[in-house]
Amino acid sequence: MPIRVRMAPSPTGNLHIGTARTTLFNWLFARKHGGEFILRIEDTDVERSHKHYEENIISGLAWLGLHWDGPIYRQTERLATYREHLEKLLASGKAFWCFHTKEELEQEGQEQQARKEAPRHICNHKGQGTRERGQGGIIRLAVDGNSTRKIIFHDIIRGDIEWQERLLGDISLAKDLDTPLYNFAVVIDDMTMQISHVIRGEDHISNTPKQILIYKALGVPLPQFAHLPLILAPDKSKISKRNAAISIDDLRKDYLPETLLNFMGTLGYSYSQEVMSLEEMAKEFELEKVHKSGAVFNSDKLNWLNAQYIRRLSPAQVREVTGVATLPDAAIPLVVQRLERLSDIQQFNFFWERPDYEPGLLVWKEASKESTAGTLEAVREIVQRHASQSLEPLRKSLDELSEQSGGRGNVYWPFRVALSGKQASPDPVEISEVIGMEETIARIEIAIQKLTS
RNA sequence: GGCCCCGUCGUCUAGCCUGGUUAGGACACAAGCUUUUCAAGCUUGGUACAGGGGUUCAAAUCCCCUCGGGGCUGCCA
Repeated sequence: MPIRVRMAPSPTGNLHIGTARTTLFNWLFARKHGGEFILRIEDTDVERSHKHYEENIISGLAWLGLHWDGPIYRQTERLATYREHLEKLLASGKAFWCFHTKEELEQEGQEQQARKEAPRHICNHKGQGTRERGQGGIIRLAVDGNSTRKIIFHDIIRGDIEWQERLLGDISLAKDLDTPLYNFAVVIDDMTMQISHVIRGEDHISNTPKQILIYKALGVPLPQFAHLPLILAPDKSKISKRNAAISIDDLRKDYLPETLLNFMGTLGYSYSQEVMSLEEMAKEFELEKVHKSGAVFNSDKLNWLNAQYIRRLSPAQVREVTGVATLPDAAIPLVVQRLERLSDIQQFNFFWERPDYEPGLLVWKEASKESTAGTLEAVREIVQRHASQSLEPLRKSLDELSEQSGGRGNVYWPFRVALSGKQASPDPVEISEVIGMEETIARIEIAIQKLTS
């Protein structure tokens, strides 16, 4: 059987890290085995599904470079298929119309809980009703409430998982012939699309036995299952809209796609090296080696990884990803060594614009405004004198001045602040080389003015 | 409450299957070197097998219990 996997997000929210990671693992598995990876939008819930979420998910996945094979499938475009199988199931008596009201269902559930039983609906008039008879109602799969059978399935990551069939109740399939519900639509889709491996989040483990019963009712073979551990929020709870899902949109502002891919790949998996490209991961990837326990999303390592990738960028790429088109080539090595998150580029604004700062920042330790102004005058003269020379003689002269003024801090600190306006920045001599002699002198003069006015 | 899944440094993890390691790595952290600030780099350091019982000459590793965390419990996905 050919390898065919799918990612099936519901467009009820923007793409977040959990969905992206599940997509990555599916992609990796398909690539490793030369199989196909399909993207299917599960939009049967018209109330909660929105086109802009769908677009967000699709564009986010494309940005990450997680490309899918073939067209994008949408469940709302496959209604005829669901209807066909629903009718078949109904005709065979394996499915039936259930006319219990929501209130009745709720009461049943409460009573079961009070009796410390598993809450589920066991319909007491299976097969007795037809659509004409009542208003509303939903279609359910008939499950034996007294069954002593166990449903056992093999999870590639977790091994065998068992469930008591009788605890499942009559599984809801569809609100009506044209409105399928999740478990049913998934099974029909995975079956007709010939999915070989269902690789999804751990939160779907409890749906699996229900889906297995549907497969059996349909009389079709099961795919293989693999349930990935969840990515956890810092408080170890499931990442969701509630605890401010970590959205790819937000992450895009600070991280490179390579970084995110590499990072997500190591959440729940261990590769031979820390820094891995998509292709390198695909080569090593083995579903059996995916971990069982959830992984907390922690941005320390993410930042570090991003720094590794940023350093490999060409000057043109750095300008592109930071959005600073005016960043000079000469500044790139200086910036790249200090940049972890893309949006932090603003800390280096002095490379493309004159800095703004408080005069007091120019004064080093015990020095005074007056002495600092004097030092800067001397620095300006030295800079002017070395107008067309290389860096080393300039540095040497500055060092000599330092000796006279009682330490390098007295010279380099105000010089650096004059050029950068920051308390932390690269070496002033290097900055002056980037911005040029003229600009360097102009900034020194501005600094002197600030000190003397 | 019921069912299911999981449990190695702060975090991501190697090791577990096929018992014998000074329990390894990365990030983060601390200290030192360097030093005009920051970053980078180099050196060094601390921190973990959830707990308790077994089995065994020997247990992170095998078995049981407890505890802890998580997921599901919809006419959502």
